[in-house]
Amino acid sequence: MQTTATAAPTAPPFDAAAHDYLARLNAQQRTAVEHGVDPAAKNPFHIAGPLLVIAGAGSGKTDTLAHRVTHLLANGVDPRRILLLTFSRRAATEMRRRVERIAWRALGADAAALASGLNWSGTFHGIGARLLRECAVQIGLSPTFTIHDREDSADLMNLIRHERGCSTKDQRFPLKGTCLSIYSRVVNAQLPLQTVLDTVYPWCANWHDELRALFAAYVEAKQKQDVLDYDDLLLYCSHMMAVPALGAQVGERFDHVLVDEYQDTNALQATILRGLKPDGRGLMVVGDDAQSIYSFRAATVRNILDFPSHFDPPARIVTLEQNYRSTQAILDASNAVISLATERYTKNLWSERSSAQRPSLIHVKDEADQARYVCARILEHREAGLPLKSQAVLFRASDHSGPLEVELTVRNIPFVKFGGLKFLDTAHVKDVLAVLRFAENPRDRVAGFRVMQLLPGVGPVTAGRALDAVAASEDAGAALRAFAPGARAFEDWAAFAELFADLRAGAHRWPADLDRVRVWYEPHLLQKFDDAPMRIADLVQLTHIASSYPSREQFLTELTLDPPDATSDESGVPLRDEDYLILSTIHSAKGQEWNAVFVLNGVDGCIPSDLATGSPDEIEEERRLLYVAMTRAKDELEIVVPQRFYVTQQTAHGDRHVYGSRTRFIPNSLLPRFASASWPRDPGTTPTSPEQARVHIDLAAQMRKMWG
DNA sequence: GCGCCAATACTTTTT
DNA sequence: GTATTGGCGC
Repeated sequence: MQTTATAAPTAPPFDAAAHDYLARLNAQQRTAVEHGVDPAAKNPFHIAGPLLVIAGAGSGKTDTLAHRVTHLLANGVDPRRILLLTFSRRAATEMRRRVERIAWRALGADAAALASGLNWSGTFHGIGARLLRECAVQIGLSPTFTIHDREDSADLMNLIRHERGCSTKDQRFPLKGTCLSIYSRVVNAQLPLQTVLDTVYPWCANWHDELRALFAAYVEAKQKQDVLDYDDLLLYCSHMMAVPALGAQVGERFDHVLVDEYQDTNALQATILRGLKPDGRGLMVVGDDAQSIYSFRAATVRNILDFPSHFDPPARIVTLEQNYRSTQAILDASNAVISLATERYTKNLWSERSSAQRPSLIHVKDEADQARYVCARILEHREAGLPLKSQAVLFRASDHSGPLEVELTVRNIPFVKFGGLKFLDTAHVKDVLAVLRFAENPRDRVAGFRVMQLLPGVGPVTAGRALDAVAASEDAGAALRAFAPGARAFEDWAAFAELFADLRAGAHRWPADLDRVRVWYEPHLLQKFDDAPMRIADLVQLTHIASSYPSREQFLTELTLDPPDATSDESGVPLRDEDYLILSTIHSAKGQEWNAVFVLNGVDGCIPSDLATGSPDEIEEERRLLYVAMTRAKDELEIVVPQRFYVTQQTAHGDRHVYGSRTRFIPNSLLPRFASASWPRDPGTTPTSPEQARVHIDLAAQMRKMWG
């Protein structure tokens, strides 16, 4: 980093050694960090106007944000009055980690106390849930509301879909997942239903009226049941902020609001920010328009582009263009990929880290060879002294890593996978959580519905009747005990009613609740699943997780908002101090960096995904996705291109495969930026290095010369 | 009304 | 390979 050590003009109000952290920054970073903070003025109560930091990949974006937080703390800002927001959980964790590290380095012993005061940091959804819980009474919410994850929301949507007879129309009605996606998009993009249907779901456009009625019923059901879905966490917040008195009440709690990965936010999140800080004072957002990869979630580049003009005077803009992460060769290739985007981005990243080695395009036969190749290279790197943790394998979709996971297991290479199927999405974990959630909030019909149908002899109709009885009664426990199911379920029902009453009465101290549920659930689990032992092990693990939460309510809330990434892999999660390889979807890799990065399936159909080639905008997003993947690499980048890969969309037992062509985002014109090679190396064709490729000799002429 | 079997359509990325 | 739906016997 640049070292332009200009001392503060006047006597610093704190230890001079602490100023070192500013000296590590370059001029632009320093501008952003010091924006509106003037130690000389000795007025920490002065709060600066809005600031937008447009920062390229690897330009120290999150570090700049973390330095600014440190700088604010050093200048006497109360950490409890700082709000740190971002979209994804991974980015939130990273943001917090960096703030702690940088504050520690800069402020030494004070840092621990200051950083632990920074307890308002997290995802928009997580922070939203906290604020709503605190203000619940004021805004007419039940303080014991439970939160539905995506699947629960889809289940509720499905219940209403059936109630309204949507599933028995002459024409096929959109499935529950599609209905929920449409609803979610309307909410998050803040657009009329008709617009969303026309632009994103044209094949559902003729269902407009039915969908509108369905959504109205869905909203009503959620409210009756004291249940919020993910979108509600933002929607309720945004409406709460829109009430001037309430917005001010919340906004006044925070002097500074800093948002990382701002390009991932959507219109709804932007309205929340504006409600919090209507004049933008104290607001700083950081982002990169070239890394916007969440438009499927209604995130929009417009958010970041239009940010300055939302305020009067407009927000100050600082641009960071120096990349500290990657070698120039990797940047050249990444810049070349993004420069082909139809919408041009202004930044051109540069680095002082020169390197002769270009990123590689590795051609392999198929996915099995791809897995073997990556394993071989990873072990080579490790032999050369690069720990597994400094290497990562990135892919477009979670299941693209399947063959690689098998190969890694065979070779005993430990790994941790981010993104994709969650532990909580498994049926048995959901069953147990549903019991707890139903006890926490007996109005939650989705939870109740699920739990009751675990009992043999209880189906949708009986469960529905029991839920009606619960809803009509003041005492849910008594209502369940009094309910008479069919004769077949009689005994099981009594045991269930007793369990429920225990949980309601708080007879057990948390997490003993969970043990009680497990004991009750185990026989049902054995009935329901063939592979019971593994699932029981999962539930034991769930108990371990549960013990780290103070209460049932917090456990349920935080588990839906911040689920653990562990899966029921028999190898188990590697220990903290053990070395392991990172596997990650590209989406989950945002904001991370590794010395060596492998990108799988650099093939048309994977990047861009064949499911995302509908509109030009979608294709542009896929291009940015590849750009994000490439710019994660510090020293070495390899994109693997299987010549042949199996098509996912095919009938069972199909052997259909496609002779994949290299991704369209690396056309021939970009090939000079890459080194190409095949693996396993075919002795017949080895035009590997560019030096070798440039050698052209006419052997035939030499033969003739021998005789001439 | 429940539960099981068979037939069918679908299969991304995250909170 | 898996969620969803429809039919049929109990």
